[in-house]
Amino acid sequence: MDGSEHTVQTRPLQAPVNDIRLTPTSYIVLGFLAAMDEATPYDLKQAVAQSVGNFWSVQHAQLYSEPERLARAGYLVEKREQTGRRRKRYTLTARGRGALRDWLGAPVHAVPELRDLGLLKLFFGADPTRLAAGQLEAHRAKLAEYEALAEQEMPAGMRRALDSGLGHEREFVRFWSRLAKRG
Amino acid sequence: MDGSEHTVQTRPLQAPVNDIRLTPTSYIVLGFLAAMDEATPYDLKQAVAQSVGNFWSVQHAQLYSEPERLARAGYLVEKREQTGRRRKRYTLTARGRGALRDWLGAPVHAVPELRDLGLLKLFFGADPTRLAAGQLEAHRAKLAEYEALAEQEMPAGMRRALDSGLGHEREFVRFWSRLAKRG
DNA sequence: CCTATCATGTAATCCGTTACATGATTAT
DNA sequence: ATAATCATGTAACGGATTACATGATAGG
Repeated sequence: MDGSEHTVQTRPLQAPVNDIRLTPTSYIVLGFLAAMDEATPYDLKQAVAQSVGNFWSVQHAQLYSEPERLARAGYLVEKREQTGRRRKRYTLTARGRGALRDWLGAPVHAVPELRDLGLLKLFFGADPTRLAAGQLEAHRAKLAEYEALAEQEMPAGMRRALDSGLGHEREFVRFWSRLAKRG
Repeated sequence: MDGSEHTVQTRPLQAPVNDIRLTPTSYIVLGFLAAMDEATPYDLKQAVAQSVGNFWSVQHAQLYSEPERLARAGYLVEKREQTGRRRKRYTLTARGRGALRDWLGAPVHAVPELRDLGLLKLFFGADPTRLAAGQLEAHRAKLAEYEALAEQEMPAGMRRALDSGLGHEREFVRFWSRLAKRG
């Protein structure tokens, strides 16, 4: 028995804006702002596209809405330019910096799902040889791109992520090569 | 050619329900229904969880809403049991079967994104050694799970997908092992 | 000049997740 | 019997994608 008859949680319709859920997208924004100190959504878009976007892309529209959301919740401050285009520029607050630090320090106990369309088709019985043709080409191209990227200098974290990407692309090439030959 | 000069597409607010976008989730439903002939959302949930869910999971709520959506659009027929629980049972229509066949036959030119939370943290400067500890454990467990699964018999498509999963988990273990030792 | 393309943003839609519920079964 | 778990579904919310727009800039 529950003394209170109201087991139903009646939350305020307008959840307090300072208590939002932080998603990977949130941390991508926080992470870049920590490195760039100040940025417009377009700056973020550029930064993401050239680096982390290789394994975790973000649509540009989200790089407009997400900073707004983070700013409303106190993780960023937004200042609007008064001249010309009146663009929005964002910077981290102490809260934002803290949230990023906490997240970076927390262990990850989950393993990611591959979510590979090619594998999904394989699973449902698609012809392996036919599939392998397209996939091999695509993965070889991606691998080449990574190998070129790897020539350049880059921050340690990005290098590590890139190394992992190289490993997985090589694995993909191995896998689809095998299928291409003997189904 | 369409004689209409109106380049501006004024679509009806209520998009025709027979013209929906098919997502990977849609094909997962179609794919299982092709194999199972007839199924309830719960059947689908079970089937997904034990197989494809290992690399492409689907929330159970979606296995209720997605078949409804597909049925409205003519890819499935829904019949409600008249007895007892009045569960909904779905079967493929010719349209559904055709859509699945087309999808399976179409090449995939995109490569998937890893979207690995561990990599994301690495990218943003998390401590590699600390991260590696948790990740190694998780990936070793997943690898063991796959190796056990691999002992069993299974359809050819699932076997191929599993092989790929094994390769990637081994790659993860290699990668994080290396980081665990010498950052 | 004209027109692509880049830059910058808003609005609408929708899929996917999370939360909420309740009816059957099984175990204790 | 009662609690726990499985089975079965609906509702609400929100993040992400897609579509829509317009202002600047550079190339021809």
